[in-house]
Amino acid sequence: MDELFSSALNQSVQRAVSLLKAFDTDASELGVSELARTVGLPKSTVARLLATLEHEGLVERVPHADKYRLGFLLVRLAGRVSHFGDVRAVARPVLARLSEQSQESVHLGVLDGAEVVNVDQIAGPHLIRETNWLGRRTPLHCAANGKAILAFQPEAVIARVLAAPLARVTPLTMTDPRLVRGELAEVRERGYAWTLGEVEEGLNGVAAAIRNGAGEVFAAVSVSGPAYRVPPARIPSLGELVVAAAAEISRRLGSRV
Amino acid sequence: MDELFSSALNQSVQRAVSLLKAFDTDASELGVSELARTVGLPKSTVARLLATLEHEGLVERVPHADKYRLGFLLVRLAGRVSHFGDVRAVARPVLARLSEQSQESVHLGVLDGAEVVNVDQIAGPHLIRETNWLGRRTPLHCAANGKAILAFQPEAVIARVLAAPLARVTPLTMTDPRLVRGELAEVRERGYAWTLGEVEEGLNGVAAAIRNGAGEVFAAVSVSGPAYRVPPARIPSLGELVVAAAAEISRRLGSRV
DNA sequence: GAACGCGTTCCATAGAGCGGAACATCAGCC
DNA sequence: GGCTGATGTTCCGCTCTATGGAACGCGTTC
Repeated sequence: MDELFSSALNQSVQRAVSLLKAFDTDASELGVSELARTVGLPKSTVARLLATLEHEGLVERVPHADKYRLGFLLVRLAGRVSHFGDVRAVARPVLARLSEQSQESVHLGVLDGAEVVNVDQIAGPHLIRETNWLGRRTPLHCAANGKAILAFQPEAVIARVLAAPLARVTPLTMTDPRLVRGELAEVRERGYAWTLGEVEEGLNGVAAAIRNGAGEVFAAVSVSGPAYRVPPARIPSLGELVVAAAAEISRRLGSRV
Repeated sequence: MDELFSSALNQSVQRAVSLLKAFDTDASELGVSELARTVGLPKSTVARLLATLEHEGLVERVPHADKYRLGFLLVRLAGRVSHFGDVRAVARPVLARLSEQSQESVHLGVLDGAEVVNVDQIAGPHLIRETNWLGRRTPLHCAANGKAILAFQPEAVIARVLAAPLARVTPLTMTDPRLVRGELAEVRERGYAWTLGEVEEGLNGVAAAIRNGAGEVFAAVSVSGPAYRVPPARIPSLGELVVAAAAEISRRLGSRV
């Protein structure tokens, strides 16, 4: 067990959280037995944990069904996740406009260590259910957001990121640091980054870097969609859109470059 | 204790959730001792629960400080709160535009029983920290959102809501059903509702009803702000904005009225 | 240097949490 | 209508998890 203190972590709380995580699927309503199978616990244990989570507001019963779904306390607490809160608030209207213009999903990613954290997401207008990237971390070397951010980091940062083994997330992911370096140079030249099935097969995207008040690149805004709606031929025009959106967000954050 | 089963609720999980709830303040970064005082538990118990929550991603350590804050798993799971998810996704670009136009906070509320649940919120551009309404429920008879929704409910629903004792949330809250009925008639006439310090002292707001594909009113969009920025004189012009926004959202949801 | 408050760590103990078993209900099939 | 399988609910004996008091090191303030 991963012990942070000499005393173990709290098993009951871990189990309860694993139940919450079990709802992180497209099937957002789950029954007791299904949850028991998913998390590998007896039904009575799951039932008791669900009763507690329901009482506290983290899950709720689906009306007229013997199923549960995530509760509204999560939305409330998520509103208090203050990390990146300011940039999210500032960016949100621009993201909304970008979603309208591009007619695709739009994301805001922020540099966090050697990864990008997706801190906001506006779904496209299409009916096909999309991946929920909120809260997920993606590596810098293959996500459009990540490449847009990495390209404008100090050389020491780029070297450190590329010195580590680069994960092959899909068969199309570049893992040769020299190839990644070459693409980062092209990103700086074009002003935007792109990904073609490198993070998720069949998913393409374009991103541009966002600067803070000191002019440093710390975030990126991106547009993404399935390859049949976002083919390579569409990258340049989407590139212009994301560059304009990123510039607007940067300006609002006080950047003068 | 509120026991749903003969077996009690899980104390450890309740304690862990009470810690999460303790972060639901304007002071979003808290230390072990402060949290121990807030929730009334020994520091060692709090430390161990925090370690578990951190390990699972529900809280995180603030870099270079001995404090904790809410973690990003909350954002991720909140994105999975599917109840009202579709209307949130549809409404969000319109809310963003409305926030730009009004330069105030904007909210999306949905009818849930005899209350309104605030399911989305876009903060205004001002620096003053605003109340986090996300996930909170407000009574129908005094919130702008609530009045906008209630005014267009079937008479049986209105009668049932007004038959119950109306809570006096602030000294300005109307609690006489006849006065509320009169104002609902005026809401139908004007097309928008308003609140003047009835939900929170010094807070004013305007709201308009949203219809679903069947033409039924089930939600509302509102603008709100402190009384000195949203004085009564400004209600009509903000009314026009929210009516237009609500109509746009209704149209996107398939309403033909 | 002393006092104070912080976060961390340890460990003996008690009762909270566990999970197996049994039960009632419901839907589907024959 | 009867049977089967899966569901969610409830109970209770048992054990080991979770608890909290005490001690400690560290940083800050006076």
